[in-house]
Amino acid sequence: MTMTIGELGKATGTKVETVRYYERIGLLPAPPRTGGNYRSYAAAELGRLSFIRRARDLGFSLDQVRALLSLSDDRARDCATVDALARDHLAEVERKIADLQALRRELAAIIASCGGGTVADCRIIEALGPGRVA
Amino acid sequence: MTMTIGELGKATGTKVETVRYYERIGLLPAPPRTGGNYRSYAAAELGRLSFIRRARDLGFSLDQVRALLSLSDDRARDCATVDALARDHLAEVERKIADLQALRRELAAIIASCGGGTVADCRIIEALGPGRVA
DNA sequence: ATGCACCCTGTAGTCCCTACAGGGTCAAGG
DNA sequence: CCTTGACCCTGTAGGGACTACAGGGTGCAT
Repeated sequence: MTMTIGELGKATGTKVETVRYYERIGLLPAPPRTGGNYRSYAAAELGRLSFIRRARDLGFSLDQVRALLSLSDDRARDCATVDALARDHLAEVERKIADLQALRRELAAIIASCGGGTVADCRIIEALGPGRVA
Repeated sequence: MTMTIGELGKATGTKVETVRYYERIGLLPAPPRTGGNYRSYAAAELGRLSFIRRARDLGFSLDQVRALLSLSDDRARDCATVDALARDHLAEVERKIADLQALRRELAAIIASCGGGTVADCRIIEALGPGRVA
């Protein structure tokens, strides 16, 4: 039930160097080592690393990822703190969803108009333009 | 109807240095200069820069942003190319929306359980964990 | 005419990886 | 057994995307 750093990387789409980097900066715990000094990961690290990678892909900084992980790590924290942190992130998540939905609409429109043979009415910039409350 | 780099930055939430950086790497066109050698931006750049910033915030690389902008810039491109590019990006956008919706669900659950006084059932990592088709 | 806020061009630093270099581990095949 | 190849180790250096000065010019308002 344990795996090497290469297996962990493959399972999460992460380069081996990146896994070691996350360990160095304290985002992943240092795993136990084998007799040959190889890192030996348990299944729990797979979930944690997967979360980190996807949150990064969604545009969250490592500091934000750290904060999100702390929601899961720090069971000891008082509820008011957890609640405020979660609310902040929820607002940001909802803003991102709205932006992505606008982008999706414009991409779909481009695909549709291409099917119709015209490229004229491309409003993709307007999808994420300044014309809404930032 | 023109603005300084500082006004453009303020309107789009971009640091002045970042605007100049985008110009240097060719993401923004070099604007005309005033007599005093100040950059003088037209309204169109506001939309373009706003698009860049929001796409970056959604986790797209500058190369991807360049590709998205080309959908709007290159009216000359043939439809098949534009269509393929748009379809690729649409798929990625939809994946991101799904991930963000999963994250939203878990954040909402945390907030709800905090209201109820418990922090015990935090599944935030599972929201973006490996348990789905990547 | 003199601040003061803003602009200019550099260059160097930060954050987040990513790619070697130089070397050790280990299971498989000869 | 011993070698070979795929993997692992610890560095350190490079790249992408900003960000922060330093040193200097512009322009309006007092």
